[in-house]
Amino acid sequence: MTDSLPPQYDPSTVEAKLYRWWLDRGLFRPGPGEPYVIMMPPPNVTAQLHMGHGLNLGIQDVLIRFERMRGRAALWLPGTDHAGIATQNVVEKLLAKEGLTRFDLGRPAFVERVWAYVRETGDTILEQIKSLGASCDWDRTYFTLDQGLSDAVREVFVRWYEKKLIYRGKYIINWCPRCLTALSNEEAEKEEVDGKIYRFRYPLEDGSGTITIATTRPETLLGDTGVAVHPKDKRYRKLIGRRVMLPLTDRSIPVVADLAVDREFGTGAVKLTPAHDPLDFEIAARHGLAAIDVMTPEARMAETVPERFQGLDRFEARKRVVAELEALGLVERIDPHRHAVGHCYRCETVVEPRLSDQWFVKMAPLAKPSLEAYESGRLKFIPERRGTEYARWMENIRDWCISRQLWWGHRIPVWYCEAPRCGAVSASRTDLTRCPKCTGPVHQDEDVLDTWFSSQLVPFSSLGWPARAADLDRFYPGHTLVTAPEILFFWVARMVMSGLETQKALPFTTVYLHGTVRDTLHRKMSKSLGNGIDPLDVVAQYGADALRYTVIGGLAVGTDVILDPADLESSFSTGRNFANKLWNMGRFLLSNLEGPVRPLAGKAESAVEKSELALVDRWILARCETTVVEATDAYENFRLNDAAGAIYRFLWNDLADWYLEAIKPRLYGEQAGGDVARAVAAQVFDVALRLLHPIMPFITETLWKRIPGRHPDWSISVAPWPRSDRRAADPCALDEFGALQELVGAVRSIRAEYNVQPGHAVRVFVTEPGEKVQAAIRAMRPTIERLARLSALSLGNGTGAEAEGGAHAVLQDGTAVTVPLGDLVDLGKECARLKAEADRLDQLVGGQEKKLANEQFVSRAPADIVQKERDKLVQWRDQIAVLADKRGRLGCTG
RNA sequence: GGGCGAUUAGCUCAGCUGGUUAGAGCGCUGGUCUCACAUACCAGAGGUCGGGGGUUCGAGCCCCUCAUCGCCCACCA
Repeated sequence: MTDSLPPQYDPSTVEAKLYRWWLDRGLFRPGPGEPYVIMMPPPNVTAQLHMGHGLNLGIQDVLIRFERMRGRAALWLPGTDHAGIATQNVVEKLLAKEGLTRFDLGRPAFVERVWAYVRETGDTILEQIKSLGASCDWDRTYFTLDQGLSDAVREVFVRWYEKKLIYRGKYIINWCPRCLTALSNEEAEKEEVDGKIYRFRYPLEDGSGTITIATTRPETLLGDTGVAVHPKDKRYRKLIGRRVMLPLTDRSIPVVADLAVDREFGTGAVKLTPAHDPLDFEIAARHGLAAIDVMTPEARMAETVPERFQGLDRFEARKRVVAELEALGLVERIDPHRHAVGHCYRCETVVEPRLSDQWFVKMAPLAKPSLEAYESGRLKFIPERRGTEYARWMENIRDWCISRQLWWGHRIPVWYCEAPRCGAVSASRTDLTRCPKCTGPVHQDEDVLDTWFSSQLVPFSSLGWPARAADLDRFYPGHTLVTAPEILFFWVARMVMSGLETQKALPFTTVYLHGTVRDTLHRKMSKSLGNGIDPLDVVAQYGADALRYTVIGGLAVGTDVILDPADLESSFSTGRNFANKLWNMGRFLLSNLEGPVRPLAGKAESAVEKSELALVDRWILARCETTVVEATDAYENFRLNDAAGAIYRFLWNDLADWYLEAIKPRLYGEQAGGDVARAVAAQVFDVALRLLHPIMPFITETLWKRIPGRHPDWSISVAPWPRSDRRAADPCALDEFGALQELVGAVRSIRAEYNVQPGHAVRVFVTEPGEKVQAAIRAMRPTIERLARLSALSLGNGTGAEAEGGAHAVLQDGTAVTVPLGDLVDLGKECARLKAEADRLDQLVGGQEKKLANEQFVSRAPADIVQKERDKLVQWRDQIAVLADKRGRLGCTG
């Protein structure tokens, strides 16, 4: 068996093949049973896999595999998002290389071009996801532009339109002058920038003076249609109702009074540009002031401004306006000013607030039940604090601008009647060719819907809704949603709203928001910064298991994952080494498990009797039980790093370092009980592999399949989850074996201290052993001798040979350990070592005596705590006494 | 401008409701190619738990405050 397994694990020879095998066996399709559903956040169809995906997908796969093994009908549903702006941008960039724009192609040809691109590259991200081992049900893969999902979009749009939840109107929206489309509030990301605040004087029309306004965007001056002041502002009261000349133009504009003006800010006088500022728009509306749009869609100055400004970029125009005002002596002051400015979340261009006709979803009615779901506890967030963010957003919700001036996406299903007398506006589930009211000719709205309008529906649209579908009945509502906090509002909140509105049920009950993958400077990994780590490189170099172990194991709930792109080795070697360790544990065990292995429990004749178990067997079984309980609890509560840690420690520090080493003589027939050891080892290894499988699916499957007695068709991915067995919990075994470990450790330390040759066996005298040490020696003497490399272990009486020059250690319970090393021992050094140890204990004792002498402590602290502290004091004094005795015998001075 | 989180070993992080001598991985030092594994084994060094104050018999953990970093929200032009 060993011959067929090389000493180093090579994931590349295993993972792809194994993944294929899982798929062929249909193991990722939900079986019978109680459903457990996770909707994968659909990656953009043009996306390339990055570490953020790695983290996100890793977590989901752990959860879905865990529940699958627990017998749930686990469905992890994958798909891709058509990603309106992002995809259109990608294809437009490709066109630009050919010197073309989308307008050169025209809409139908451009859309066809995007489809061609998507058909060609759309599967890339899905294939990349597979290389991570993601156990999705690929048979159900969707794309948000699929017919069924498009039907869902229209169904929801028309329903909401009919319910008056969707409306069209002229409002100030966020406009990206590069993407040439409106953006929602969420898509316009506020960023603090260092700008300037300018104070300009506007002369009164009658020449009797000036009024000074403050602005951060001088170029919008050209679109001013008024100046507003607070009605109670004494400085300006007498100016209300009068008119000022708008500099650089020949227009005069009124001074109005409005409560929305903040007297404290700036000069207390606001210039009103209703077409380019939401507040100005509101104020202007109240006072019947016109709005003048002074910019083109590209944010160049439009024909509505004086000719010399026309065509200038807005920032050029800003300089020009300031310069001209300066020349006119109308600039009072320019001060630095830090403020938040909206940026396009796709291209980071500074967003221009702009007045235009757009479609909106009325959010308040949808938000109400969504907030209620959270407040009643039906919807939970992990970590909890994310819930308050969600609630605050719901409470302050604003209407959602859903129209986008793009060509790629779901076209708004609204048709306008062209008959002059009718002019009906009709929303329809099916394409219209004539007006339903007057049968006149119609044309469809030019805009498409925000991508998130369709992705908010995937929890049910991907299951077949609005058609009647068995999947929908079975898998809606789902359970856990795992995503990055960035899209809490974009996506998560809206899924909740649309789910509650259309399905009358929450799409999921728990939202797990994980952290962000960052570099060592805590910067988000991104292409533009060049600080990314390509997960595919990691998979190729270290294996998917290593990648998964790294991101899962280094991840406390809700915290960021910091990785160093310049040093993959330090990040991923732990996972790779762990896989390799497992591989070699497997090689060792499997080569020793040939032939029948006795069952550990059950009615079979050959079943191992409890009385046959050695101390070390009972110990590893107890540790295994502890690990089952810890890991299961951790998985259940999303503490995946705790699960990973508990399993790692069990496998490496307990099973490999101690148990396997301890049973070697039994396996080799040098000691009795080999068949029991094999039975125990097989059992705990099996259990641990199953516990680890959600995190490291490939290596665990590879090894698990090789355990003798497995049917070749069995897969660990659907093996039953290990059950806790209280009978295996054996505190006595844990204590006694713990004493054994301490004893062995003490001898090893002495050996290292004195540079004893590793091959050289030493004698050891143990005097005044504590109960546990005695029990351990009684039960496991040959094992101790082996692990500590002893030629003999004698229970001495504290006199005679063992008292002569040797190296000494004192265990916690006062057991004295003496290793006679003859000439090797440097007496001075030994005395110093013992003294240092005694001094350390003296300090502890000092503190402890003080603590126990404190009346307050003794009377107020719980009795069991006090007793524990007393025990400690006794123990330490004991150790000190033994140390003193040793030092006396060695003739130490000082 | 509001709200929230973080600050523990050189690095990345654990440390659950306050009560063992504060832990892990990597890195570092010393020793080993011991018949599963040098991607390993054994031993070890390294921390006044960001500063200050407080509550308590007892604080890494609770409270206040300061500092630094980060996140979310926000129509003060």
